[in-house]
Amino acid sequence: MDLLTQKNIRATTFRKEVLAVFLEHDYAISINTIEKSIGKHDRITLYRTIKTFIEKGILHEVLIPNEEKKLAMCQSECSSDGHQHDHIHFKCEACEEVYCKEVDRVPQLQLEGFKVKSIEINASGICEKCG
Amino acid sequence: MDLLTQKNIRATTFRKEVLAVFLEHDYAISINTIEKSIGKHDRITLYRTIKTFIEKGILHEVLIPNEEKKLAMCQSECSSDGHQHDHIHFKCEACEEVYCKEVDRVPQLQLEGFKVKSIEINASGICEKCG
DNA sequence: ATTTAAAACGCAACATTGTTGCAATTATTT
DNA sequence: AAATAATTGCAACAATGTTGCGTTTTAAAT
Repeated sequence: MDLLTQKNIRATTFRKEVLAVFLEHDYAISINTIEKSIGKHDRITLYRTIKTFIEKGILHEVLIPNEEKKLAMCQSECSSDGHQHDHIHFKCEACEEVYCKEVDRVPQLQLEGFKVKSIEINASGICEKCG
Repeated sequence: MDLLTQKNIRATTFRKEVLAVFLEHDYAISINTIEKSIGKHDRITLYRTIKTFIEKGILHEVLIPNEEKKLAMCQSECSSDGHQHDHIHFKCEACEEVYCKEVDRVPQLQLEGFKVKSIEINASGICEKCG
């Protein structure tokens, strides 16, 4: 049973094609990159596909200040009920790619007077391949 | 000596007006909010002003997945040479505002094989005012 | 296997967000 | 006060994202 059926959405040709692009990359990619990777395509359908994928917990947005919006695949724990990530985003200053890195324990945070429920981390530096 | 002169840019009427909007808020605001706050204005000039402010270390972008881009003021340590933030972004699920919160110590991160140089944190939960 | 109903697609048209070039204006320097 | 350099405002455009609607595809039901 493939990921799409598993997430309760129809496994159409187009969706499988888009998903394949993500599976080919181990880092976050932009909508532009997707558009270049799939052949003939409809921009509107792509936007709708991405929106659906985000809602269903297949993709998540990766936002780094002053950069183009990127997308990456979620872990299996994400669903329409919500995203649940035990990973951080790591931008390599050398190859410029943004990787999702699973971590054993996401650092916790204490804020006087604030009730912290979730935490999202974007780090940068030099990645494994470039280091 | 005002902030603009301090950062080596001309203290024009327009820039002072934009800066005033940020000083009125203790949370991150969208370009839309700025546009509504300043009276007569030119969209293009506003975009250029924001770009300059970011370059000069006066503002920084605050990006939360699936949300409108927001901007907030930097601490004094930021300059054209780079941004240096000892704070995190906190989105309140109740009032929906995003606050920049200074922290004593930004949590550190170990990543096998990766050289972590900087780290940026977006947390969410309930803020002081709503808690 | 065929029918049927729901979901997804593709097109057109549009809304929003952000950029570039250039002439006119404003702020600083001499 | 004049000269110089930075900033502004306009027009035009580029990029990004959305909505409505008729057609096609998918999955389920006969």
